[in-house]
Amino acid sequence: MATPTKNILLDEQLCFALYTASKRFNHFYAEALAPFKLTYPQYITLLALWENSPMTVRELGSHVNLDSGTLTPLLKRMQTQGWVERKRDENDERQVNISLSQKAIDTKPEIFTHVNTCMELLGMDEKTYNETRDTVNFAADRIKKADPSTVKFTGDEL
Amino acid sequence: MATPTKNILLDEQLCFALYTASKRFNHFYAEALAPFKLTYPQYITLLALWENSPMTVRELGSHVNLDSGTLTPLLKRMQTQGWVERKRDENDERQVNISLSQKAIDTKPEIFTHVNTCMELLGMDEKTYNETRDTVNFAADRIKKADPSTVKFTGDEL
DNA sequence: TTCTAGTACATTGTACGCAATTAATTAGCC
DNA sequence: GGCTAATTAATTGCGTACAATGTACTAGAA
Repeated sequence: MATPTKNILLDEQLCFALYTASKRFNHFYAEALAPFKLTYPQYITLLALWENSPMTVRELGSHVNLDSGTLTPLLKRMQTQGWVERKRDENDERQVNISLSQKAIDTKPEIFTHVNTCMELLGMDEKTYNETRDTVNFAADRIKKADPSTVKFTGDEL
Repeated sequence: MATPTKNILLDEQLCFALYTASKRFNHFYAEALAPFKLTYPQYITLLALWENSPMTVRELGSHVNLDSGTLTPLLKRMQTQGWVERKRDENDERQVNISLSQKAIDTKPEIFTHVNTCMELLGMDEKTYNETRDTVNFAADRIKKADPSTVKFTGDEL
């Protein structure tokens, strides 16, 4: 007993590194996407749809890892801005099909070109970029498998 | 001209990897911190304060990378829950000093022990963990330096 | 001292993110 | 067919994030 508890320092935490990096990327894309009036979550939604449209809200959500509580209002805003169309499925009225608008199809090359140009500012060569992404994905995979609720906490672990 | 625009696939993006990993860590900590009724941003706020208390809102914000718009309501909630105390500086009334409550000081060992136990679920050895963090921090540093608003966009880059 | 910047925090408005609940619809089972 | 369970979105409520604005206060210049 009385084993000294390992100290936890903010700057040494992987979670904080990811939290910070994610927020900075968010800010980076906010600026890069400003000419198109798109937010980062809206952009990844478009990325998913450019790969596969139409999709139901559920399918879309499984690609971008967002649930309907986030997607429904997000998609309604994107519909207002003219990026997507929402149509309730005629055969199964529980489902809503999300499809790209003509504007989204037409603007894709412009957005890709501009984003690619902005990405060059990072000054990361392709190898470093890919290795970083793979490293992060590896960690994300480990986190996904862990379930802290299985760790019993009695309130007197000390 | 007519150079084919490089394709952008969701699953190949570093930003999406970071975005996903960050959200999963958020969820991981939400479960790990549930016994203490702390959210992840509240936890990193405590981490910062455990290293250095008291701090002004500004100092705290520079450590956790959050501005007053986020911190003020967050700290008020933490005050309500009894984790911190907020006191306006007597010499300079523009400043608000945030200090740890006795509860926060007393509970620190319990939280550290429990969080450390949960972290073991990740199954990452220390070397991998540290290398991953350093890789992410390297990327975060690159992102910080990049400013997409400097990239001119005329609307006809094609 | 009075005027003027500058600083620090609070507030407002917009947009996520997600757990929990609700509503509508479909599908399975007798 | 009629009842029940499961599925799919939408809604609600709470907590971040952050830009932009407002307000109180401080400090430096004239």
